[in-house]
Amino acid sequence: MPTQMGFFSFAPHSSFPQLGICQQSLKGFTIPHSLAADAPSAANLTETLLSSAAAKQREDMTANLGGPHFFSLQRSSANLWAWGEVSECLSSKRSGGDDQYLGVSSMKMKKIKGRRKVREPRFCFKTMSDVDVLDDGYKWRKYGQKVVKNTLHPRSYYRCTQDNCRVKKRVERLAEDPRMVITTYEGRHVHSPSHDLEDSDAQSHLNNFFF
DNA sequence: CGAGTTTGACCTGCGC
DNA sequence: GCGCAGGTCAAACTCG
Repeated sequence: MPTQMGFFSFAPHSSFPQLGICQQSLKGFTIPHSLAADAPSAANLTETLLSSAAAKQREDMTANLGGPHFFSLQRSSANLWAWGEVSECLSSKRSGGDDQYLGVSSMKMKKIKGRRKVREPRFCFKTMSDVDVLDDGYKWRKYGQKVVKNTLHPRSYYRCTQDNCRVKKRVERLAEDPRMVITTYEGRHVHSPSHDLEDSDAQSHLNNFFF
């Protein structure tokens, strides 16, 4: 059975105004189980986030809550990047590097001397679930798995199967609590989710969410 | 047979 | 410069 509750954390990135809310308000709020369910619909994804953010804000107003797991996420390697290095991503020059990346194979790319790695915006969230890979509406292909130091569970690497879409995600289980799954998204989808064609409204929501 | 997964090797960035 | 750790590749393999 999946979770009762999850945790969501946004990297401070300028694209978030697409959601109409500031990322600070989203930091650390709890999300209901619907987001982390086996097959969360695209439609309720953003809706859930927004309502949960509001609920979190209300919660913070009335009580000084915030479980230890909030901080544990911020210590994770994925999140360290998200909170500590996004500014670097934002300030990096995007000209040149992208063209190199798109035009050649990754192996050839490695041989381009002095290239600068262009880091995509990332965000991560933590959910309590038995399944590692939550259905977010996109189709992913696993391209690697790695045992990370000081963790009992391997980290899995996935890439969006869509052509020209460079979005990646990492999935790992929390060392302190194996029931918790940390999913880190990197990049921006250039297409719509694969299985929500019947719901165009949901599509637009998700496009905003997975910027 | 094509698509997806596994897994060892390789590459790169970073700290010392 | 060296070693470590994270990230990626790609051949081999599995599965439908």
